[in-house]
Amino acid sequence: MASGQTSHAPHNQPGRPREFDLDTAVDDAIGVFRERGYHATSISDLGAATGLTTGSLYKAFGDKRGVFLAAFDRYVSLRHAALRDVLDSQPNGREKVRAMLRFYAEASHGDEGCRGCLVVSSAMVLATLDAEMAARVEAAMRHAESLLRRLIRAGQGDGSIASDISVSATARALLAVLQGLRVIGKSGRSRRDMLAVADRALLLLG
Amino acid sequence: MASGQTSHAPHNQPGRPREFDLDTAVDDAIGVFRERGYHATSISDLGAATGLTTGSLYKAFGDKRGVFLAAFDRYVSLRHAALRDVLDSQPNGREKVRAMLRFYAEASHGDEGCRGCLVVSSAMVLATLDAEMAARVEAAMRHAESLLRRLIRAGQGDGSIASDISVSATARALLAVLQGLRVIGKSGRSRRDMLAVADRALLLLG
DNA sequence: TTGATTGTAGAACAATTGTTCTCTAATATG
DNA sequence: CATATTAGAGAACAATTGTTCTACAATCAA
Repeated sequence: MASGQTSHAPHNQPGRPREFDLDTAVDDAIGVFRERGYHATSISDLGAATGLTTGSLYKAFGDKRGVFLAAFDRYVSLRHAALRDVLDSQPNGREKVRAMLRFYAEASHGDEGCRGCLVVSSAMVLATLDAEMAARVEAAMRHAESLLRRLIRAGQGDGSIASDISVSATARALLAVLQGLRVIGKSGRSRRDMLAVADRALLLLG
Repeated sequence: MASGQTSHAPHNQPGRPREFDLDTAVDDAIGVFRERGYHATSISDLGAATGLTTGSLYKAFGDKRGVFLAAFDRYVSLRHAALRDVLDSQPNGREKVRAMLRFYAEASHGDEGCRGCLVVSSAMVLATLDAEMAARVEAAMRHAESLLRRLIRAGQGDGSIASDISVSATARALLAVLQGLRVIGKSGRSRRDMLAVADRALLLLG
């Protein structure tokens, strides 16, 4: 196998130890699912991308849907963690909103933009077919929306955002912009154009 | 067959006349493709939805991809025609933009919103896999974007939109909102909320 | 060592996929 | 009428799908 030799250190767990790193495998799966979507991705695609055999995949994830759910969850948590890092370094509410818009714009241009967003594509093709997936998509969206509400309120608190605007309507409008960026970013937009859209969207703050 | 008796009027064309209406069949196909997406829709799904047999489908459309392309094209042209009707009755550029936003908001709530948009879902899952589909998606997006630019310029001409704003950046930001509406509309939003987003998005005009 | 347990490899499997083929029916033209 | 041409119904087909199964390997605990 590509991963090289097996670790011979004790594991304190019964049975043969896993030869591959789970997170790495899930990262590979994220790549295929982003490019091909759920239904166009076959088990052999996943095997080719991860370097694992059918048997290992099924032992580790149960079935194809299990691989996807693991990929989806990891994708969402990685993106949220990266976003949090970006937001933490911003001075006030308005700048946090700007940074969030730019964070999405950065992910929505060029090759990375073409690879697409697992949340948006799942929303479009899995929400109707799989109740559990629909719930996860909705949770991810709700998370982003409530984060936006918090940022807006913070901005109203620190004076960087007008206090007479509707928090919920503004947050929803910003959420639409964010998801829209991922959609139009699928057709190879330039970084400059997407960042311009992000900055323009700040007008929604007041 | 469900379509009833065959028309016995002369057709001035050789061969047995088609027993079903092409546009009706394509409309049915649009319904399945919107709900299930391209890859999760099988020929039998299409047969069930249209009431046609495999043979008839292949005679009429060549293959599954042909059915989808016909559905996509008809979906786009129907939507554009409906949009044009709405825009024509608006007095000025700003109101036309508002009407366009509301047109998308109306399509993005409740059951209709859950059924989704063929352009957006194609953008997310087919753009990477099928060059011709990618081209059609891009054409549809460009069309909407250039329409927005024209509406903005019209508004600047009739005084309803400030003349010092960047037409292209504003049009792109509005396009992002429109596509974003279709994404978040997949998780059952209320009509009121979506219309509020549409109105809020008018802030992008300056 | 022995046994239990878990992972790996890949063959095997049933079901479904998209597509083609065959046969028959319906029309236009001569 | 006969012939050409197209449509309809559905059986047939090869390929692929997701999944399971079997044999073997590697670890822990005793």
